[in-house]
Amino acid sequence: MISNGCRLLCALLRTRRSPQPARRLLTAIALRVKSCQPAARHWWEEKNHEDGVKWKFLEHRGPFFAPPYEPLPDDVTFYYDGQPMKLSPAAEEVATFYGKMLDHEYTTKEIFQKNFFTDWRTQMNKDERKIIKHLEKCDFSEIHKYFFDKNEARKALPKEEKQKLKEETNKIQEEYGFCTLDGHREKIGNFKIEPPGLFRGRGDHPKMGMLKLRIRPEDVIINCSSDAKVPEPPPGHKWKEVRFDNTVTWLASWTENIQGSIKYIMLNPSSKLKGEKDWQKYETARRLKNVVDQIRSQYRLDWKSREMKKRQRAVALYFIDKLALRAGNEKEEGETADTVGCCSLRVEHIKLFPELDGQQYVVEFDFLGKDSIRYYNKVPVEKEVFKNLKLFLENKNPDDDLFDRLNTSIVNKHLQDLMDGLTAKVFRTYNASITLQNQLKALTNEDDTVAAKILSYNRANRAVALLCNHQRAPPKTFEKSMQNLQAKVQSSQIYACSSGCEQSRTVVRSFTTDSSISREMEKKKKQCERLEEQLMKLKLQATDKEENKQIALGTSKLNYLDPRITVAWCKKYGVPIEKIYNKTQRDKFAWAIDMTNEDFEF
DNA sequence: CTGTAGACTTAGGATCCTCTGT
DNA sequence: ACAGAGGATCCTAAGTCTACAG
Repeated sequence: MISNGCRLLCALLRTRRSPQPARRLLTAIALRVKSCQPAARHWWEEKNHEDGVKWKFLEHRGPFFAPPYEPLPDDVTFYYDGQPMKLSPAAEEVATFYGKMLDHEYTTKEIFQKNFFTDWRTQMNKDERKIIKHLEKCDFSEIHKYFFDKNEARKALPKEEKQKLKEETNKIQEEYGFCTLDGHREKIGNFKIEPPGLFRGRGDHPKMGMLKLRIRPEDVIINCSSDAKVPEPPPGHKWKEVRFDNTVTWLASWTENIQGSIKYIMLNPSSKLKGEKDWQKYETARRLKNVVDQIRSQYRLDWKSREMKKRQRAVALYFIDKLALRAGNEKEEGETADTVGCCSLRVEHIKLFPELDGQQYVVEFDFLGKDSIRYYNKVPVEKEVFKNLKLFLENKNPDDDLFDRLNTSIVNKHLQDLMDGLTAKVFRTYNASITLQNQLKALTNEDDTVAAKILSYNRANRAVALLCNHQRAPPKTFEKSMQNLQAKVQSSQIYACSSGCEQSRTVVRSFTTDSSISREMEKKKKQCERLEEQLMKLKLQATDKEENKQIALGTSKLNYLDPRITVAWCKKYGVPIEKIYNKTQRDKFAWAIDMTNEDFEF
């Protein structure tokens, strides 16, 4: 109890809150000392559980299952080799998975086709298997058209009908989308079981097109507290297992059939459980800030170590730090797309240039990282690093490991020794956040308009996204919408200009009536200013858009940037938080929005 | 040490929804 | 009122990292 109060008091001192919430906090402390109740308004004012325990009470409705398969109407026909053919329900369902995707690039890929066909055949009955031997002879076009039309029809539904459907989903969300965890009603992140379909791996995935099986209650493990009401399985079904494990955060799990990995139902990022973890992540990154200089000098020394393993570790660490590379766990060959991170880099992924474009010791990186996103970068490095890399490359084949004495667990063990809780990914968090803070300092202009400040923020955000290599496919409509925007800028420019002429003409014309001159002048001047401002805004928008073409800002905003930096910046420069964070983001970062004042330093 | 299961975070694309300009 | 652009949200794949068995 006492430590609980102490913690609150510390929080109070730490955050230097305004008097009003301070009083509230003090009241909370007094209340708690008196009643021994966890009376906090917010989870971030609550006491933590003992080590390893994630909750004391957990109750929920269980997952929401995908609707059962609805057979095709009789007038939708599948043809094999030109002949109409009525498929058994199981085979038909899988055929619809493919038919729906006909206009997707996936279905043009050989691996996708091959995997699909193999798995489809497992769902056919004997007779179907005897007939259907070649995918090229299958005609799914009527199936495709059926689902396309159905989709169009849904879109064209009258408003009231759409409203009705919306209410249905809301009802499901209300019933299945929330749970009770330690007295809080918490939103669940993914309460719907993934429906069956064809596996869509990213990049060159060897398993793309394989059949993702339907999950039944008999496949699902339920997790809740023993004193909670255990969720009812759907009528006529049983759960695989019900367990009461409060050392984990998931509510339900099942094993997926493509990779054999476990999938979980977990809470939404706005929840206490996720929020606390997120907060803790940024606190770890801030601790790294205190020791990062020391760590950097250490790995610089290690570049000259007599031990090869140590040298490799030091160079890898340098990449992880400087370039924000991911750790790079080893992957099972042939099970996933061929992608790498730092420790799994191969000889073929880097090129050394003693001199390039007037710079010395340049390393060219070219590899596919997470989600098969290409990392391409030319980086001038220290001479020692360059020499080491040359050494690591000696007598190796292109597909040999660059760091042959290294893996992620060696790197992370070492990091753990340097700082409690330090792992490779903390460097990404740290470097992302510190970059945002520094960029905001450098780019923000006190007297700028709010719009210009937002542009500065986005630029700072962009610097981080660039560092972390967060990319997106340029929107299909990018060129066109860019042209539209440019056109708008042009016309607005002309308008503003002509309106300026208008202004002087008006002045001349109304020269006779003295009093009206100044009034008209004022009016026109105001109008002109408004137009100028509008034009500025458009130009800013255009710049922002162009610079954002291939860069995704959302990922870093959501996962790497300490929200307290953003909140402090917003407060300091009078930018409404809604201009930077949308509703989802504000929910996720509620703790930071509540506790941060403008003096916060990462 | 090595391999694997498990739990959790991070990620881009798909889809839905809302706002804007016509 | 309507289309369509772009942002918000959903979806689930693909990583990281730890624990544990052998």
